[in-house]
Amino acid sequence: MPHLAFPNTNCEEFRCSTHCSVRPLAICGELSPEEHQEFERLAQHVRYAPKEPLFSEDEVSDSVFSLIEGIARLYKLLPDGRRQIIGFALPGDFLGMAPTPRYSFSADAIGTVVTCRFFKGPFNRFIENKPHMLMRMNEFATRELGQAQDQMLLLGRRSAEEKVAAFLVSWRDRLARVEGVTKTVTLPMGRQDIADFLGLTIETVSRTFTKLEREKLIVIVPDGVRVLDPKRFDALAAA
Amino acid sequence: MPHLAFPNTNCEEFRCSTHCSVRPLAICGELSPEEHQEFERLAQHVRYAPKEPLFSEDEVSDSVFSLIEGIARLYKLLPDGRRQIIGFALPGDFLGMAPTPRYSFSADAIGTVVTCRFFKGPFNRFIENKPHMLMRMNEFATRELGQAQDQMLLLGRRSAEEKVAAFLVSWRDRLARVEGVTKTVTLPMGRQDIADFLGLTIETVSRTFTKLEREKLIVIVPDGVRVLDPKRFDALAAA
DNA sequence: CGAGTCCTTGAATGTAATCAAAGGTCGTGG
DNA sequence: CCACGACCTTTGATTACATTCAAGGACTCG
Repeated sequence: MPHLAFPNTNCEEFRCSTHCSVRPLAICGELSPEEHQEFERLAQHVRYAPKEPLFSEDEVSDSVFSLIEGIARLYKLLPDGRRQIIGFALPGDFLGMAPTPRYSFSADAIGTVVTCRFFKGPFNRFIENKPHMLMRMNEFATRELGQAQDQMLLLGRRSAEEKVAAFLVSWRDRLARVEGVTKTVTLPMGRQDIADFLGLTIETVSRTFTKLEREKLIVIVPDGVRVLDPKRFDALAAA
Repeated sequence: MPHLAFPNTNCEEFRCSTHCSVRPLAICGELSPEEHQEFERLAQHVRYAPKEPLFSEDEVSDSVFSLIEGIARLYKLLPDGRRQIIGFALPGDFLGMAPTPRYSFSADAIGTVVTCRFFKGPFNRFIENKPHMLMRMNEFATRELGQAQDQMLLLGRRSAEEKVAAFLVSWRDRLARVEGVTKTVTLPMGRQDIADFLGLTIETVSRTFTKLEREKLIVIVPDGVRVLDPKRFDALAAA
């Protein structure tokens, strides 16, 4: 038996049908039972340790991924090492589409991550005669594009304080889709990641958190923040 | 006979088949002759005067557009009037897809613009059983997303000088797709548009152009610039 | 308990923004 | 044809916000 990248690939506990609580949110969420069974046979379930890369910019892109568990950071680097995080991927997100034959950005696990991995060849053959699947991919791409455009507005035209507030609000709302609504917003990524997402330095992010706390808008707790005044907070984020 | 938004809608000189030099680049570029004929019957050809809006953010989005002639600016506004241009659309570009039932940004003509306009209902019925068309839309969305991600890197992590240089290089390359390669890069948009695209002020853009000219990298000419030292210039843009 | 990592705070610096004004260009009408 | 006005761009002086440089504090894990 050949060695597999992840030995549990065929283990029952990793089959989407039994395991995948995020399936309704995922790319495969609207497949019929039969289609889904076929789709599953194309999937490799892969687990990544914290900080482990899923793929890297400029690598030949042979696979696409559906994120099942955990959170990934997606980023681009300049030659001198400056980094821009272009997004955080949550369970249900679909990764790896690129306008060229190589990945246009890098992705790595923040905590532990589990993905469904699909090789592009079989994946493309599967979708090419399934209009509803193609339409779902269009929805996903359009939603991501909308997020990217919001982020351009944030990066180009908002102050540090507005950036941090808008980030916390949109992160809280995205988490709500997978975890449900909570008072406390958990932040699995570090300050440096937030800084690289918002186009700031780590010091400015830290100072801004402190400032928002002094202004009684949030309380900083381990691994996150609690929002004290959602009304005033949303207003600052929308500003 | 009912009044039409554009009286020449059915005029021969505006039919895509005879008029559309950019068709190979456009969303409809790979339709068979029969399909294209059907597609054309759904299209309204519309002309816009300089500065005229194609559509506005938050408006109910009933149409999508294929840009045939001219250049459009796409932008988002903050409540206080700060503006971020999220892109410039060229002939062949496809506009108006949104993650919600309303447009997520505004678009208006820079010079004179001509579009193919499609109402969403008929458009969606046309594409829903045409996998190759859906795949083409995916390509378009993926390409746009890639551009948006490049722009995030630019907005978040590049200096004013790098922003301007990178903008000129990518604009030159995009123009080459529709106009062919030239020494002079024409800039149909004004300095304020460039500033709002790069997340700068008009003064900083102006100063940076002047600086690049002093450094003998470009010459500023009416409605554009000439690149003097493409090698050094590309290096600065990539930096 | 100590090493390492991450986060916070302080002081000085620098890049781009803001405020202000002059210079160009274009189109219109005298 | 020139003069005027509107609009856009350039340049200069000052300010402000975020960065950089530096150091101390907190938490985790072996």
